[in-house]
Amino acid sequence: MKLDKLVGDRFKEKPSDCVIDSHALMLRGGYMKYVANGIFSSYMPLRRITRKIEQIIREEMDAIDGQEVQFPVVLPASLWEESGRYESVGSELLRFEDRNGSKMVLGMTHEEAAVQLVREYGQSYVKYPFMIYQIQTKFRDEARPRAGLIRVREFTMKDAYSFHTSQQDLEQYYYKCHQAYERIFARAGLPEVISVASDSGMMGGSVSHEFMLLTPVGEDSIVLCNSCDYRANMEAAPSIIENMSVENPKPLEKVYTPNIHTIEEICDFLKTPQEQSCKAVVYQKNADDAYVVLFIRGDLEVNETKLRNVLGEEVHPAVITESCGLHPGYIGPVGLPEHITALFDSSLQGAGDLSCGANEEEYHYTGLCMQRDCPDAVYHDFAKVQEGGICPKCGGHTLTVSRGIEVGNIFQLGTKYTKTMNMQYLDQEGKSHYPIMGCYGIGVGRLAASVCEAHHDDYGPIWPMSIAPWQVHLCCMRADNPEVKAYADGLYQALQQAGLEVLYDDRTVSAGVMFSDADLLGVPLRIIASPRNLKENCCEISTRDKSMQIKVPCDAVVDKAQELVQQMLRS
RNA sequence: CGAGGCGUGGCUCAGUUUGGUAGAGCGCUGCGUUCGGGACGCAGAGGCCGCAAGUUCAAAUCUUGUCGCCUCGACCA
Repeated sequence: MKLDKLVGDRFKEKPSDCVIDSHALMLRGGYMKYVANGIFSSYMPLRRITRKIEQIIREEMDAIDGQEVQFPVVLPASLWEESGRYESVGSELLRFEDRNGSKMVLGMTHEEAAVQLVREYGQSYVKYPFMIYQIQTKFRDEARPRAGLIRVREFTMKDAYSFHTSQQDLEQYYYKCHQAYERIFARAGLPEVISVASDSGMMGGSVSHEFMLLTPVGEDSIVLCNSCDYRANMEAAPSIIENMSVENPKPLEKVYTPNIHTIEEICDFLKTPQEQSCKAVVYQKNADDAYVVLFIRGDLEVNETKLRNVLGEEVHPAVITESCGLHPGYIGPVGLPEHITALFDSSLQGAGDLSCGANEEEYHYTGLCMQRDCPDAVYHDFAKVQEGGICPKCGGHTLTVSRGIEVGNIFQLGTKYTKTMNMQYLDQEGKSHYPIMGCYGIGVGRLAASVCEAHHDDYGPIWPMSIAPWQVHLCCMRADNPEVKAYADGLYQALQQAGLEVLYDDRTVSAGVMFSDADLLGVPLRIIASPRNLKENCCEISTRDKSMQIKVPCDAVVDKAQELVQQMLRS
């Protein structure tokens, strides 16, 4: 490619609305152009980068027996009505009507489409397991796009869906996919990406991990333990109350409460002044009658998703009061099974076996709190985890909080979609079952931006050889010098014939302009042909990261370049 | 959706307080001089000052509305 014909301007000034480096550099380098809020077009350099990333993903997905397919971008709403998500998902799902008035949506994720594609195929257990994936455009009408390609509304994503006949099989595959992801990020130049436990959100399911690039500009907060391997998204990482875990640190799920009998004790327990607003949440631990109340400070922004994430799938939390006064009139469980509601009613009347307090206020706190002396009572502090907080896994005061960009995620979905969309198979004994699903996503553009964010200097991106838009950037200094120009032209041809991807700059611009553009394009290997070098019958080869600069005799340049490219591809 | 900020050539911005002929630098076109880290001179092209209504002899500037963008929050497979 000749640089003078490369479409897309490069420029010096940082656009004023850029907040992070990758955004500014990718605009300044002519990688992409703003079209509308959260919507960008890509110029050739970025397209070449994302193409290479896609190819790496493709190879790794194929290596774990993935089959590439393609779903439509535009889907009928009926598919989403089947799964129930047409109602449950918010306005990120773009809904519209076609000319006949049929309701349609733009695909923001493709679980429904995946089930639709394979539900007839997967009618026999012998077909399992299998995984299908696609690399395709998605549209999510995000409330607030930001930070260039990090959070956009239209983006390319690899999304994969696996189908299994047992939880063990899913878990085994999940692990394989986890490893494939590690290879993908390493190959794309981000070996430092880590996986953290995450909140499965609207996807449903229980176990999920996010792959995070730790960087101060990330939008997620990540909790890390210094002394063990505990890592979690802040959203999925409830902190442990100190005085509970000091004596007997245990995994989060098994933190036992001390006896609490009075409002004072509760407030002390929560480290909350009595007058401060509290919330009490009721949930059902098991189907057979283990009820627990959680007291949560009102300023802690607890939502149902977070609760579910901590307490598990089978839990039905409901906020029953918002006032620390907590007098009976405030109690009104919403959406709880009737027999639980009945418990509250009886407790309100001062009856039932939940009582253990003396006065009314105390009664409501402590009665529910004691909940039939259930030994499995679980208490969580939903305060945000802080630096030096207690690790749920090893119990030390070893937690730190970092920021991260989520570049990929994996979910154990379970049967949410196969059940709602009625996909079943017959097992060996002729019995019907719902397949168990996993799903696995990687944002291609976000990954490209993340690589840029992690690997750049003041002058531009430093692309790893594996995803660089070109492998070699050939600069012809003083292209008005016929001798140099003729030599560089020849070298350009020779490098290409040697199978290298070459970007050739033979413009008659000053050295400053030429080098600045080269820096912005971030090609890992640079070859400089100039009158000065030619006089010594050599070329200069340097790396974009400025770690190497050598002079190579003219007749050895192609071989040397080839060798260096191979070397950089391997590392 | 809530709070704050900003809309002036492709980019970065001045001018708005105090209304009076639209400016600078970068970039772009042409000619010339330079030539290994964003060089210089000369000559050019390019703007309904986001849009609409209002106030005024006169609006980039004042008022109201509206649209768009950015930041923080809410939300977020």
